Amino acid sequence: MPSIKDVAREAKVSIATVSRVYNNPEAVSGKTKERVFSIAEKLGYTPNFLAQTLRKSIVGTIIAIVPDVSNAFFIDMVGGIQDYAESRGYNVLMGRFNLNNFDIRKYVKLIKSKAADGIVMATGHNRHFKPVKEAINVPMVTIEEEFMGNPYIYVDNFEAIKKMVEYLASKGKRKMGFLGFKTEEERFEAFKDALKMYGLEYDKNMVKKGEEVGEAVYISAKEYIESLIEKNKIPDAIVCTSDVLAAGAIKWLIKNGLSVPEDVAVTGFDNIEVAELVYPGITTVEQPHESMGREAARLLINKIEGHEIARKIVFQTRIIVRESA
Amino acid sequence: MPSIKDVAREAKVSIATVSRVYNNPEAVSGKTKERVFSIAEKLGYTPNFLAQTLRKSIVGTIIAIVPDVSNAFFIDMVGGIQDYAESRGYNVLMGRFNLNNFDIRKYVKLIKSKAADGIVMATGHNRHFKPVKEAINVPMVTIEEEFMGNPYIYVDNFEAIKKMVEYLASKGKRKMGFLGFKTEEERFEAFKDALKMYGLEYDKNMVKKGEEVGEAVYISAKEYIESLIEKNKIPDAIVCTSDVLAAGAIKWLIKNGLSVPEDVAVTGFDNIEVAELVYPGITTVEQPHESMGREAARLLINKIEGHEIARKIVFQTRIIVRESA
DNA sequence: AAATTTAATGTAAATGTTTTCATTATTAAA
DNA sequence: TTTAATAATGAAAACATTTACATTAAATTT
Repeated sequence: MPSIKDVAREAKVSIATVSRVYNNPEAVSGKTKERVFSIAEKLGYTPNFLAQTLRKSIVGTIIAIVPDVSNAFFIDMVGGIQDYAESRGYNVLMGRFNLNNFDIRKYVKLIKSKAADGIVMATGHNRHFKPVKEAINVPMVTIEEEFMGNPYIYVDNFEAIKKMVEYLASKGKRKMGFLGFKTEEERFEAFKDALKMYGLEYDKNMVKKGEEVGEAVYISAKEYIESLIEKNKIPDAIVCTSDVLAAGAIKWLIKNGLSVPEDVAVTGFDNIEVAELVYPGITTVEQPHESMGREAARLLINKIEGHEIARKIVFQTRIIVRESA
Repeated sequence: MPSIKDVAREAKVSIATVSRVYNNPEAVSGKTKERVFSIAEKLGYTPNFLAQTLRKSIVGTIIAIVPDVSNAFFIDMVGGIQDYAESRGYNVLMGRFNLNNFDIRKYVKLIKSKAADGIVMATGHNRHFKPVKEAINVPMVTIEEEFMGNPYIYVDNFEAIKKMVEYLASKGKRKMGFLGFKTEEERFEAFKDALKMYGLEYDKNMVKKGEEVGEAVYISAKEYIESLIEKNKIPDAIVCTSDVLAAGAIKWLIKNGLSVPEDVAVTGFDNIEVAELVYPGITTVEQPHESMGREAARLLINKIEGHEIARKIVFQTRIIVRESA
């Protein structure tokens, strides 16, 4: 690989001039510029990223940490992060979160060692991570959870679930069930509050809260539906906290001879491709995943570059009506 | 940020000794080692990645290029790549492919500028990219396509589709349709060959080959089913080249009053979560996406580190039988 | 105790840039 | 023309490491 020295020698100028040709072209005369460019081209010279950034204070790389489960909704989020990062000239390094052995310190180390400038972390709902002293002063933005006082992106879950219950109630549904994960506290509270608000009864038998995101979602929907049938407590509507859960619920309702939405309406959350793909199509809450990713990246990069940034950004959701409810 | 100099000064040793404490600890005496470590800890010192790699020939970063469409199957692949890369101490930089404005040179530049060591590229089927002179000598491994003579990972599509047709024929299906993308030539040829092999008729009316991966898959399945009905050419089985297409086909068959698999059997390809999630569950070809990713990363890293590597690795598939066929 | 071997540490060069400050070449003003 | 101002270039330091080589200290051998 040719270095700046090789180009300088060949073009009979100093390395400073070669550097200027790339970083401050107005400062060098037309003919020198041309000569340097043509020699660089001939030699196949590309400025060395490592040496460049060693001199600067900003690396130009951010880390995006998302769960290792292949949930379509994180892809959109990452897409937004990457899209925006690219527009600001940043690269994105992949980080992975999994419930069993996640250690943020691994990523913090990458920041401290100047392999990257900051972290966007999207790990799911209300995980309540313990603070980590090493992570103090590491530029970080989180999505859907607050962590160590860093800025974060949020979706108004409360409002979303409330609107959904309201919609179901308006369709005459009276006995509603809930299928979600234990960590989705806000959504569950919203569900109970909304029932109260519309004068509907809350039936504990109609609720299932899965332990882990890691567990097979499909199984838990199956178990939930089967337990409802066994207990003969069939709701007339089920509010699910993801489209994947909703799809599973629909599948097992139909398998058990119940019709959707006539016998039981089912609603999802996320509006991922699956919601449109299954039959009946899933009525769901649209989350602007890509925008959330973009916004997180924007906050982070602004922070890295020393600007003042917002403390919290809340996104609104909207209900997408399809056939399942 | 404290540097090696700060640690050296405080520990009353030279920077060489501090460096050795990290890179060649046997060469330094027990008590010096301890002193240096404790001072480093106290100061919060982490060796600077940029300066370190500036001295070495290997950066320790690879680029994974996958399509920007949120297809679950690429997530698994990326998971495999990342998992393996991590086990070898490499970081993974995100690259994105999209049909409209993809330029490999952007990533080649990252290699030439020493921001990364090599590229794993998974872009889909038989894209037949034009060679790019800048990419010569850039360590690269591709998945599901050959590019510029680089090593690549392949799946035996021919065998897979042949087995699927064989399975459908064994179930008494005689009039088979095909739903896939134009670029999936090998699968389509395999389909036609297999029909011939089992003495079945090939009906052009029962085939649809979508133009782009970019177009809405759901729509094309809809149009395909509707065109079949319009032409009154209903196959008794449809071989689809992805689970997403299969799910779409199933949805529109059911919407049009046909039953799956009794009237029309449907098969997919990939075995992503959706295949299990929809009703009826999709009979499909399992592709070992994660292993493919791992293997690609393994080849690439071995290449980067100067080892001899395989020219081509072919993975076998197997059929997963569910309800749709 | 002197000579030899081995262990521990230090010095300085090298990695490839950017940038400040100094110098030289060029153009404009007196 | 000489002087002043400006434009173009170069020298060298700085960024934070690693490592070959040199030196010093400690442990063995004679």
